[in-house]
Amino acid sequence: MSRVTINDVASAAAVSIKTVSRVINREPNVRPAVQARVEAAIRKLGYVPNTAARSLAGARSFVIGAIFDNPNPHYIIAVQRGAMAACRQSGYHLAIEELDTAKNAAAQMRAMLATARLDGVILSPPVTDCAAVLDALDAKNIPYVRLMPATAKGRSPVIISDDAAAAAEAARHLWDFGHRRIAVIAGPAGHSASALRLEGFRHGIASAGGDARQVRVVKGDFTFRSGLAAGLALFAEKKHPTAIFASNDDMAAGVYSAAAQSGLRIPDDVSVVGYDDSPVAELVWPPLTTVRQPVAEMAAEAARLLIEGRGSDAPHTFELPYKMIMRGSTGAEPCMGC
Amino acid sequence: MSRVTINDVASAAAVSIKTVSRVINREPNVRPAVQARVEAAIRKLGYVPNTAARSLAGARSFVIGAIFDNPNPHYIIAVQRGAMAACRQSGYHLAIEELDTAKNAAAQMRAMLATARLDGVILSPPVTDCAAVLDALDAKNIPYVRLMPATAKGRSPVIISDDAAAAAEAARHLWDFGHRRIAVIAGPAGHSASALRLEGFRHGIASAGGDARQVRVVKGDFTFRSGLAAGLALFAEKKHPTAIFASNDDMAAGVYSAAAQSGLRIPDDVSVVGYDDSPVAELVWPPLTTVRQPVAEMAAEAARLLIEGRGSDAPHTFELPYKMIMRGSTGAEPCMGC
DNA sequence: GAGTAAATTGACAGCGCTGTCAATTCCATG
DNA sequence: CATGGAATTGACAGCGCTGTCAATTTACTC
Repeated sequence: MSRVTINDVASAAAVSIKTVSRVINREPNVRPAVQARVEAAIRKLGYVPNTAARSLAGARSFVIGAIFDNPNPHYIIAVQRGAMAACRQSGYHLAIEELDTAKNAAAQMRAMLATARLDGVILSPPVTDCAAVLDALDAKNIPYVRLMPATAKGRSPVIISDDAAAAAEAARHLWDFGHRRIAVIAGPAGHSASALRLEGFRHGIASAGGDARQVRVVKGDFTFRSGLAAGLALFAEKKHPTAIFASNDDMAAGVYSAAAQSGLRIPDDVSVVGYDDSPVAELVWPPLTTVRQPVAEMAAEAARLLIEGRGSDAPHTFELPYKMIMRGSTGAEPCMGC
Repeated sequence: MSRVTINDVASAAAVSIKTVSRVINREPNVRPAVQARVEAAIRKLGYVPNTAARSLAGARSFVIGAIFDNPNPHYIIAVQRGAMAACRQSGYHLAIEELDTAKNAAAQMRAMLATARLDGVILSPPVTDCAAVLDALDAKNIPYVRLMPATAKGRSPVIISDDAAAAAEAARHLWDFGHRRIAVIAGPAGHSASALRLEGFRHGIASAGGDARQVRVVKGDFTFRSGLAAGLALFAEKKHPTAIFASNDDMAAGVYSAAAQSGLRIPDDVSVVGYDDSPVAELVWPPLTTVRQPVAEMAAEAARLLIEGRGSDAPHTFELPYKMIMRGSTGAEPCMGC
């Protein structure tokens, strides 16, 4: 495999191995000319540093961890993709770890940390708000970045996307189409996104000139089935809503099913907006208008912070832009003009 | 972190570090008494070998790779879970790599292999049948195990589950419920599982005493939408099928939608069987009767083979049992007895 | 009990790289 | 041109572990 070592590069460039090391690690105090010579040798020989040797000799492990306790494969994969892309660029590796927040998360973290030496850790919801996990990390002095935390935001660098603003935009989108009888299918109380999206939506209605109190709210739990049930209940009313904002795509898919069963067409009779831009959004017909949270990009940013940030411990907040994805499930209010 | 080194263990057990090394690596020629002494010291000190040092000194990297080119997050996660569990037990790590089979897979593999030193690789469909990838691996002499390959099965150890037998069982299940007008929604031609499941199903009907040629086959492509379309087409016929076998759960979910739109109840009017036991199977109502391919277990077995198998290169086939999951979407043929 | 083969154990040299610290070179001044 | 301090560079000692090979102990044989 990697037959070429730092020694080969050093002799090819006529410098000491330490200088090659400096170039590899972007350390200061290398003259541009020398640096160029070394880089040329590296390229010519196809040299790739040996990670094992680097981490044995140095303090870094070149591995960052991503801890999950999320049942949503789509979300996990997105985080992995993003984090992995960032890692790959810097020669790092991503270690995936699963945690069950329900049972003694602290012990699980400790066990994990005892085995794997991690240069940093990415935490996604709901672990991102698990104090025991943060404590364990702090105890071992391992840097971490959290994705979409709801609590203790000052405790670490944090990556967010503005769910509330996105929901508000969804509200205005529906409002502008003329919808006035609007319902929200909220997420479970435990999930911080639920409140953010609901409040954001209400705020959007209000800022568009409507009355947020008029917005009908039905509870769901982020599952297809709860969306179906909510939809069925809503459509059973004589003056059913003409637009529904489901707090996630799975529930929106449930609404599709409810609409079909109730003889309602989307978007002719009802408009539907989801959230997450999960795969189901493109599988249903018509394709679902939804909001995309840049999960992969957020994870990539987190990884970058961990990889580069060694030292700049200043807790900081990074916000990445959400994006409304307009597809075919929203349209003008049916009686517009009647 | 791991302050305890092999030296500490060696002096605690009053042996040389080499003997400790032997115990750690389960090498032969250590007297039971000595081994026990060393193990006690290891436990007492909480010693965890330093992976970087091990791989620098030895030939192993303690990393096995899993290569994906599969759009299905649920499947990927299952493979990861299984492989990771097996890795963890042996102190290995799992490196996840994505590949785009469409564009120069060989080059991608080579790039990947240049960077990461892998002790073995797990290949899942469709990469499992990509000759260029296998060639690249062979060239680097890296052992690999393939999951559910359709071709060149003798080329490496192989892990399979009998899709055809499972589909046959699904057929008999439906047959035994009295169904005689049965349809299959097949998968895309390119996917080897498609043929296996279709042929298996036909065989099951034949072996139950039916006529396989009577089975109506509609083409799908494993997406929800194609299942919906197929279902709609099927239900539009005057004598529509009373039972449908969808080659995967996403298409089965599409059938649910089609049934709702056609005013048909499941399982009263139509029985539906899916395949994969994906999350959607439990999200829909009634829960979907389906077949579970033990993906995680298969991946775990593959990882184990790679971790232990160093040397036993004898290509071998390991078959793991599928399982039919009976849920609420299947029932007696509606006119049974009319 | 000597003699020999086999089993067990340890000494030692690195694996490829980084941290430390000393040596060398460079540069601006005086 | 000498001088001092900063910028560059390199020599060297490991990081913690495994492979090699020689030394030691044990197990058997006659």
